[in-house]
Amino acid sequence: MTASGETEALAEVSLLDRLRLAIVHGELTPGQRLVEADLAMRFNGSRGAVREALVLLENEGLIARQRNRGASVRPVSLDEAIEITEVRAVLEGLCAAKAATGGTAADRRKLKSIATAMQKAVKQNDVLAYSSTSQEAHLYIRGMAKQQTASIVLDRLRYQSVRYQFSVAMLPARPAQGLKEHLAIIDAVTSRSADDAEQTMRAHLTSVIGALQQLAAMGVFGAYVPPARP
Amino acid sequence: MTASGETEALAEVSLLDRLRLAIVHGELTPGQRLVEADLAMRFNGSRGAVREALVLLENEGLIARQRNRGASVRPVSLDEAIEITEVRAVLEGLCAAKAATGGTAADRRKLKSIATAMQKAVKQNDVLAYSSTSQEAHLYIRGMAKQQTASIVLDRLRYQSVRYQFSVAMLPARPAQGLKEHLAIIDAVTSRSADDAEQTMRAHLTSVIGALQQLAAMGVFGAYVPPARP
DNA sequence: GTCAATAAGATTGCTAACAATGTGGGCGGT
DNA sequence: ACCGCCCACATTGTTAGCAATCTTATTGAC
Repeated sequence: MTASGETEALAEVSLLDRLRLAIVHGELTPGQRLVEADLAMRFNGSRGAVREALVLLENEGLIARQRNRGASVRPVSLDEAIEITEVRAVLEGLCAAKAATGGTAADRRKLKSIATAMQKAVKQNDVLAYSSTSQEAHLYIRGMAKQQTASIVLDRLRYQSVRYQFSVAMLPARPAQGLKEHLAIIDAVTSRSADDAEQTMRAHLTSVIGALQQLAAMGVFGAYVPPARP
Repeated sequence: MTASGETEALAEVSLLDRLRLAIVHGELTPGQRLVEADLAMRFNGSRGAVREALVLLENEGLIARQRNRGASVRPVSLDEAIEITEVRAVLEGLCAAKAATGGTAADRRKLKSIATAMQKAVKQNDVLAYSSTSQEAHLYIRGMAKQQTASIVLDRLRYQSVRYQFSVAMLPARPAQGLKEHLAIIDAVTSRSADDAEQTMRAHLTSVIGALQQLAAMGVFGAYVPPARP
């Protein structure tokens, strides 16, 4: 019954998700102040709803809040991204191991089909398709693992490091290297070898850490951080 | 400047922490409804502050909230406790490995002193002292690891399973078994062997999972879950 | 007696106004 | 010109009241 009636019908994504997306997509740049009233206007929700979202985003580490001073987008340092990837390594390792022993035959077939799709994407130099299929593989393995706790933690961690993940995929030699690693993981999981699955998954993410450090050495990370004050 | 002026001075712990403690300590039993107005009275804060705390506690998994229906204390199932321990295993394994390579000589001395204190506690059958020194060991290793991300995640997970942790410590053979495992961990960390540290830490928590299942088989967990309706 | 419709009650979520608090800019002193 | 103080401003945190929504108990039909 509000007056706007525009974003009304498709408002099935929560204000939290939309706000998080705005941050992750860089529409709200690191350091930028987040004024509750403004956000309430922009996403047309109540100020209370905005506060709720801000509380959760602070908890996720995407923004910083100070009492009586408000919230601002928090830049995620490279060190933090590396830490996050280390944590991802052990958690996804756990999931891979459980996926190897727990999945069904249908799961393993599906996983193999993802593998061929990924190979095809790399052969065609389609970075976007590679990126999406590789993500699909990770997610599918997670699903096979039936480990909700790990899954929830991984979801929460993802948002903090998306920006970096994107950069990593852009490194020239990455798709080829990543493909090799992903195929090894899928092989291990479909062979139902828990130890192998864990090891290859961890090796993969260790290699991602290497790529992150490489990017850091190239000085890529000063690029997107404008102090930004209008 | 409120009228009460009683819990005023020592209100250095946040409403969130106090509310969480009330849940974890069982003052608010699983299934019990949490009415915002009542909680605001009880902890004398504003309703907004209570809402903020509830949002975070829902995020931590300690309570469940439904739109327009309010919040209630969420019972944590045994399966969930096992999942949480699996996640703890890999995360604390990571921390142990990093502690082994990253700690200082002083850190290692301190860790050894914790080990002797723990041995003494077990020798004297002091379950409480054993429990607290073992927790100290875990925390100290975490601190040595300098892995904030893992540490934060572990903190968040702890509250969900405290109740079970307590039960585990009460199993008769546990202190002896746990002591052995803890000493092995500390040995590995102080020998600066990352792999050993990770393995022994994971073995320890795997053994905790075993104890949890043992407790489940004994039917311990029906005990504290009264449907509770006045 | 059982079931459905309905009304009453309780609780959340929202709105609007206000109080508390931190920020920045102007003003005067040196 | 530079420094510190003070005040106006912007923003958050709180309060009170209301509307929306869910739950429960009651009533009435079959």
